[in-house]
Amino acid sequence: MSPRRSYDQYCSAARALDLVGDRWTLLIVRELLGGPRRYTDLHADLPGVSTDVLASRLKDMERDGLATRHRLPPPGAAYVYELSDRGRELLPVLQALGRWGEAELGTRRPTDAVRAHWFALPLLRALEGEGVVEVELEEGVFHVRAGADTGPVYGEGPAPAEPDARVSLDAGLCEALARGELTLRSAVASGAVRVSGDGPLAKSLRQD
Amino acid sequence: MSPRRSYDQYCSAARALDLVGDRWTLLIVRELLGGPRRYTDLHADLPGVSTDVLASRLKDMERDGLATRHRLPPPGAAYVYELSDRGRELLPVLQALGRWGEAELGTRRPTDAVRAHWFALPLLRALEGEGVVEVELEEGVFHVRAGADTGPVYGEGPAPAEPDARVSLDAGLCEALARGELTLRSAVASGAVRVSGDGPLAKSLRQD
DNA sequence: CGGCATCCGTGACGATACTG
DNA sequence: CAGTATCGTCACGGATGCCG
Repeated sequence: MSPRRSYDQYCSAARALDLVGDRWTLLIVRELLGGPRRYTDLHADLPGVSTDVLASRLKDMERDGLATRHRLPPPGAAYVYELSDRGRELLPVLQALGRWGEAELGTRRPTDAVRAHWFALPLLRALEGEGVVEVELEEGVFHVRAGADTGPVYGEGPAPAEPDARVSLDAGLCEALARGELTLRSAVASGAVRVSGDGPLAKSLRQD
Repeated sequence: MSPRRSYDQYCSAARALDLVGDRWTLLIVRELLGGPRRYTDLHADLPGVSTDVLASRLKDMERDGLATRHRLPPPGAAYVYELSDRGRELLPVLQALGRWGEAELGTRRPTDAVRAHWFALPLLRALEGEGVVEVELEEGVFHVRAGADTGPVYGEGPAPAEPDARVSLDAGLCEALARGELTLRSAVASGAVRVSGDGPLAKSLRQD
């Protein structure tokens, strides 16, 4: 249990960094924005983090009110970590960082790990309006909840209920979207992204 | 010269953290958003940073294209560090962090350092519209450049030219604004903040 | 097997002293 | 003034072990 090293500055940005400035913390938040996750899954999707650092960060986040730990109901009883409301409010911070980092992304390096759900936040950024969009890649399916004001903002696998739109695209295009090289709208217009569904969100994606 | 430790993840947020995720880096950016600064001034306004870490971060930021180092013209020849355009684009990141951190600010702890210009970004956040506002505190005077798309977003001392508005407030109120407890508009309406000037920005501050 | 705790080597950090 | 040098400490990353 680290006694919380602080910058000791009366500045809200410094205070924020006191809580989420440690290595790995914001990437753990990125993972948990997709809903409750088990320790082992977090460890698998954060390649490079050591077991003790992950355990320590999760404890810090729990102590600081960013996350909670519950035991799952009996069939498959395990502990899951889940963001608190306060933790979910970090979404704008991750979005600002992600937007700025688009210019640094470049092409994928051989040493880079990738997970399909890492494209959820960029796609969420590219969406306008509200609603659930199911995203189909060759590497996997996930869904994003645009405009969600409670609960996870994305999730792995198909949408739990009928989504407002489904989009299907390939990995290369997904990477280009993540780099900010093109907009979702223009990718749909060019025919490289297929959209199905007939709700307002699907229609707004299809209109030029 | 650190060989740049990377998360090695194909994710724009992780890439951003590769560049600005190290301890102190974003706080150095906060300082440099106020315009060119000398090493010694940076060291003075970042209490707790050690000289070698500060020197190392500045070198990293220069290598990564976030800042530049120039020698000042003869009278007072010294080196100054200045943000590049790319570095200034980190403003939304600092604003998102600052907004989130408002809830963690609380009352000032005895161990907390304070600088008058640390209130520049919160005040900038509280402003709507564009223009230069001169801010007068007992602790000092600074000015903020709302809506600036080039150059520093704030500066110490009075505005270099006639500002669009001048506001005068006391430290306690400034802290409450930084905590997000009240809006600038409501503070003006209550009479606790005095506004002078007759441009559109000054008028918009005075209107209920 | 999932969920950590422990140990250890390396590197980052913080404080102080010192130099061009 | 603007750093560099030195040093002790702590955080990090990797591996392994334990325990339900």
